[in-house]
Amino acid sequence: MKHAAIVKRFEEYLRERQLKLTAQRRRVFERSFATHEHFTAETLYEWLRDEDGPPVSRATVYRTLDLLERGGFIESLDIGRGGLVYEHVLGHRHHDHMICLECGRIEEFHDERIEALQEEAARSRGFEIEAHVHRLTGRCRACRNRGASRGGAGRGSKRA
Amino acid sequence: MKHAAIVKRFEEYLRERQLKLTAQRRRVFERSFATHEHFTAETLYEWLRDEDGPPVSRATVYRTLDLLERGGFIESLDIGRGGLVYEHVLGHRHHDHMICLECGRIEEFHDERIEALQEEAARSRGFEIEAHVHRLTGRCRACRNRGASRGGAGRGSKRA
DNA sequence: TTTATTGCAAAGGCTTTGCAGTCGC
DNA sequence: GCGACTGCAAAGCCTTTGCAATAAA
Repeated sequence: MKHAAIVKRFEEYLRERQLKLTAQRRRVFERSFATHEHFTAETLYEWLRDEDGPPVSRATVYRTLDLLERGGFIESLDIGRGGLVYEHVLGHRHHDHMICLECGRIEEFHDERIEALQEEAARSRGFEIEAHVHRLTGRCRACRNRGASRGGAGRGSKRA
Repeated sequence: MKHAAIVKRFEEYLRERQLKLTAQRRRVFERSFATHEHFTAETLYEWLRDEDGPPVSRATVYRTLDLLERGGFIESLDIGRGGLVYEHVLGHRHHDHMICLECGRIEEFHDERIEALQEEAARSRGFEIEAHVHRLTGRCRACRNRGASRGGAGRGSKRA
């Protein structure tokens, strides 16, 4: 999906529910789509603070991220123990994540067969899936190579 | 594994690292194994407060839960958005979870094929899995039958 | 006795919220 | 002009921590 189309969708989304398109919302929206990394609310706040444009308070960042998530423009990923990161979603295919505990890197993966099996597991129990999280935590290739040992410059999530 | 054996293991665990077996630790330990439900730190604290025995402060509950997790006696499950629940683990097989957003019920499931595929996905990327979370959120059979509609007495997790 | 442990209350990290001023529509 | 939005600072929620008293070993 082209960026222009996504923007249009966002504007419609707001209009439909009589929400206003403020400079702040525009900045949060644009910045979220300008990165392909995963980011936290705090990080996004800092980006906006340090780049040019109308100021955006932390409160507004949180409120807008929430809005964007409800609207299906971005998705939040629970990094474990109260850590949330976001990623924009339009134009992406569904995927799951592998998180390196040493360097914090997040890799995406997707396996149709796993999706099918999980669907089957749910169906057999009469469970209706609304969403799912499939998250592997451990060490990425780079970190395993770098220090075949332990320790590291890790961001130090406690465990998994 | 019989309870007596688990207790023994706990005592050994403490002894090995010169930790002390206090009445508080014993209570937290015993209470954790006395339930087959998933519980939060707060819930466990309340159970201990309301049942007979030496008082256990919230701080000690947290500290001991942490200790038990490190020791591999219990496991924590991230319910999403900063919610942690625990379950004892000895004598259990690994399993994943389906969480009903309406009634809060947590069902366990396990599929060896999914485990194998996830292992394969990791291996192909050079990723070493230390732990994983596979959590489906949605509506359980009972809730779907009860109110074919929406709404409900849900504990109201925001979304998934 | 020695060292780990407890409880308390304060501090933390992150997110949400009440309110009054402001701005899109 | 009206109703939604923003920023601020305070409040919340859950968890951790420093410290002095306490209790295992």
